[in-house]
Amino acid sequence: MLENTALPHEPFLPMLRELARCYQAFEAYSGAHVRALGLTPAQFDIVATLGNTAGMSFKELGERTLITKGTLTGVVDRLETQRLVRRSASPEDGRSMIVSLTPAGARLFDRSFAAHLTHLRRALGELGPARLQRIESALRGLREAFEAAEPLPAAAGRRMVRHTGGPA
Amino acid sequence: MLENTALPHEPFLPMLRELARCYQAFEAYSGAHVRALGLTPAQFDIVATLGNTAGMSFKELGERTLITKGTLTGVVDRLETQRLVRRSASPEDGRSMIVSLTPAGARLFDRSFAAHLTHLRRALGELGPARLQRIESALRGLREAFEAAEPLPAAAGRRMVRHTGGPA
DNA sequence: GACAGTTAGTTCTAATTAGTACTAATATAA
DNA sequence: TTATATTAGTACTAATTAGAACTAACTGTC
Repeated sequence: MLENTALPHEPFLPMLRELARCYQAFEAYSGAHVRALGLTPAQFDIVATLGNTAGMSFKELGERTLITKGTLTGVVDRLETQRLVRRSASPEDGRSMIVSLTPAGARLFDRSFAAHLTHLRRALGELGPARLQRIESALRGLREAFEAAEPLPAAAGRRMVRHTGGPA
Repeated sequence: MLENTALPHEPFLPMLRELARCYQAFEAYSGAHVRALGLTPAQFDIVATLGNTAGMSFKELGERTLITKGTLTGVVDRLETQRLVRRSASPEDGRSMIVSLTPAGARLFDRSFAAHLTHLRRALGELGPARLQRIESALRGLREAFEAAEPLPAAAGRRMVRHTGGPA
């Protein structure tokens, strides 16, 4: 009603709102396609990240997909139930588990990853390299502002977010 | 290992990864402060959106906070249990409920919203208006690319994401 | 008024999320 | 060697998320 005219009109608030809306639009667009493939966004991220690799530890998988280790256990559990990935002991570190695609998982990767890129290209294909660079730079600068300000000692090991993994 | 040199190196993939990392960094930075106030990010969003208003319907609240109606029911339930918000029937529409802050909720808003802006300012205060505008424009263009590509009939009513609400 | 279609909110499920605590294994240092 | 600290992964909780099904109430047209 009052539209809060007495409040401080911080110049960054509209930008933050746009960040949230943009991320949501990406999630909705990407997630709809991924779900149509029969996977959740987090599961797709794992499959895409393991594709064309010999497997990797939970730690590395978590770092690449930005999924925290606690969540990762559950996501890998469900993929393992579907026989798309498998766990094996690391020969180097007794604490570490190697997660890798099964043949069925590799087939799913082959089928779905290229299809997902095509889907993304349908939305982003018109954006030229310079435009993409500008967006990426803007985002990196913003992220660095948050990371530089982070004064919290408990800030380590925080992760989340999805399907930007993928090999490469 | 192979770093997937044979895969299509889509130029937009690094940008999408940066989008995810940036959003995560914002969530981590903002969320840590919000949780220290005793609220979850979604709950804070509701309180911030209701602050300095006479209340609003679930529908409007969902549109402003980007929280879907199904989630909203639960979030409002928890805030109601804490006596921070209350539900009342809409005099205009028998289907509609008005959610508004209780006096305790309004006090919490007064205490926490300004503090949260200060927290955000610590990270973003150095970014000038032109810089903020560039970031916002980049994000808006990207969002519009996703929205324009959305060919899905079931795409209506999709929401999520957090604490960019706030009055104003 | 009746009837069909739409809208607002709730309920339910499966999955993800952050966070914490925990076990086991490794690394470091005394 | 022993003690301490760190690291990898799991287990658990509370909360959020999308999505679908559901009820109740509204809107339109006839």
